Amino acid sequence: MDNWDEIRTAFQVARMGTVSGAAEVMGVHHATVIRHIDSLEKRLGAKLFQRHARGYTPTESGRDLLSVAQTTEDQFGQLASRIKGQGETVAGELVVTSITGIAHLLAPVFAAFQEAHPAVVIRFLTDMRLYRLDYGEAHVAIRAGATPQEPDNVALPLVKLQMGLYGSKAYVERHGLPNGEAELLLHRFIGIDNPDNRAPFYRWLRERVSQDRLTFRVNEPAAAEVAVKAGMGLGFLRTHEARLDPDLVEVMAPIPEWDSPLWIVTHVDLHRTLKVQSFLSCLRHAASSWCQA
Amino acid sequence: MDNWDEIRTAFQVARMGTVSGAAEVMGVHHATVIRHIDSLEKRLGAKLFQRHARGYTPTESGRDLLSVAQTTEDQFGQLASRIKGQGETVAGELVVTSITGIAHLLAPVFAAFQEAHPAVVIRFLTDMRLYRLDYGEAHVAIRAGATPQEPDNVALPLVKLQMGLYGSKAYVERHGLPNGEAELLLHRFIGIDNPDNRAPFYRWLRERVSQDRLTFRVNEPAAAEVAVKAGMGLGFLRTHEARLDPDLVEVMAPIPEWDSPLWIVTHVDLHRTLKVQSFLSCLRHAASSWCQA
DNA sequence: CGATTCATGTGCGCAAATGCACAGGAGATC
DNA sequence: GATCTCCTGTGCATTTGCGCACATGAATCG
Repeated sequence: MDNWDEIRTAFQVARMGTVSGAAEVMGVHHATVIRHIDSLEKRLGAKLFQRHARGYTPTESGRDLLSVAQTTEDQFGQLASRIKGQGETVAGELVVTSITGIAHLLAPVFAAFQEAHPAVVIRFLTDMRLYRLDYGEAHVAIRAGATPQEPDNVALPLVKLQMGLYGSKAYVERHGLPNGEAELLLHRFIGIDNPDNRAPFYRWLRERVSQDRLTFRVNEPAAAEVAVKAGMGLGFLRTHEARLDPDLVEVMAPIPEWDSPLWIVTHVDLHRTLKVQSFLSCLRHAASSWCQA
Repeated sequence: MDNWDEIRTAFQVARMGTVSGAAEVMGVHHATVIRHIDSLEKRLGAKLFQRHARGYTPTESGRDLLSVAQTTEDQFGQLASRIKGQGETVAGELVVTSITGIAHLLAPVFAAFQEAHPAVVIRFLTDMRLYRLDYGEAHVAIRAGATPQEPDNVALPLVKLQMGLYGSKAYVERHGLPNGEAELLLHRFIGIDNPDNRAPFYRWLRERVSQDRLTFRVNEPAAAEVAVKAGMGLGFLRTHEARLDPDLVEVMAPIPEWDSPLWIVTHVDLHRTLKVQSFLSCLRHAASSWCQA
């Protein structure tokens, strides 16, 4: 049963009782209506209407079609309302992905957003692989590093996370603190096992010490943090958290060059929706406190 | 929400996941599918799909549409099955209208038909006014008199009801029996209050006696029967029933000229259907016994 | 890394669907 | 009963929508 438009035409005729009335309601010429009915009846092999000079009277089949199409029209109407209103309301799913390790930063954002919009179900996904926005896998992605430049995505700077170089107390007692950049060579460093890593502080480090000073390399930022605290060497951590740990020593005063930018990335189609916009404003509002702390 | 075909197209895309797949299923070019989706999204003001190189992934709205349209497709499919099969099966309503006074003849026909086809609901309507087949008021009409010649209706001769001229015993004892046509003038007659009545026996009567001999005129055949039995005069009754009444006297031997033809009339569209045909065969089979009796 | 396959997307020519005008018929109304 | 109105139905001109061909981009496979 293809050609749903002809069913709709027949539905209007059954409801109005006349071809002309249906044509007026649908905003088409009555000849079109007649042709639709004829075509549909021919395809079904049964008469849907009794034709007479006063109009079209639905047969038993026509009344059957009337009731079925009536519910269809209702359902389509409700569907259209939902879809049209969907951009206006904040409800349904909100899928957010981010790099690992900032869940504790986002948690209060999610809490505040969900309290403001109880109808929202939040799915927070962190994974090593990048979720693809253009496959509809997420509404919002939070990414680190250089400006994302994929087409069809809009990227907004979220915040620059201040990074600092830290070591554990035990390590500092054993090796001392570097006095100036020259003494950096005397130390051991903990880093990400990827020479292409574009994080600005690693680039800064690569320009000053040779690769063989990176004596502990991991592919998981959380592992690096553990290694620093275990006294295996110096490593870059977010000042925001590291300063809360009394066992960590700030080796150097953080410099702006180390700041690690975070980006909000959304697909262009979803970016305009109120749901995404509401979340973004929540997010950016919360992010302003991340720098001060 | 007009243009149901575009919804159907979007439905197929959501189900297939690709424009090409949907186009193949629907037997149209994939460009057509793209145009439908674009048009629908523009009208709804919301994206239904995330476009990417591997196909179209439905958004939240798209998934909503998918589920709604899925049920629609099911319902339309079932509707089509019902309508297509409707001509093949004998079920649903059967509306029969007839002249008044032959319900007792039709009752056994209805009983037999309903036993043979339990799924049928019979509506039997008798009224002074003629039900109009071309307005879909009935499937089958049983009418008396001259050949119906309305266009779009098919008329079949059903049977000729034998009519006889009767009086009550009391009347006959008072006025005697007419000996030959000349003596008819001496009698009182009961007839229908309509000089245009085309029943052959009335025409026969009008040719032989003047109007003022019709001393009791009714507009309801049942009333005429009562009047005859009450001895108010001579009247034409169906021999089939009158002969069962011991109080009635057959004034003259029935002549073929009096025979009142009954016609089966159906609308041309409904005439072909199995339901109507089944009933007609039942009816004509039963009618063969009406003459003999 | 190149070839291949499969997908979307767009300009162009054409056929099918639509709109238009008019004829015809049946109720409705006065 | 004459007129008026409304509705159906059909032939013709028009336009919308469709199919086709080709370009393009991404993912897969050897």
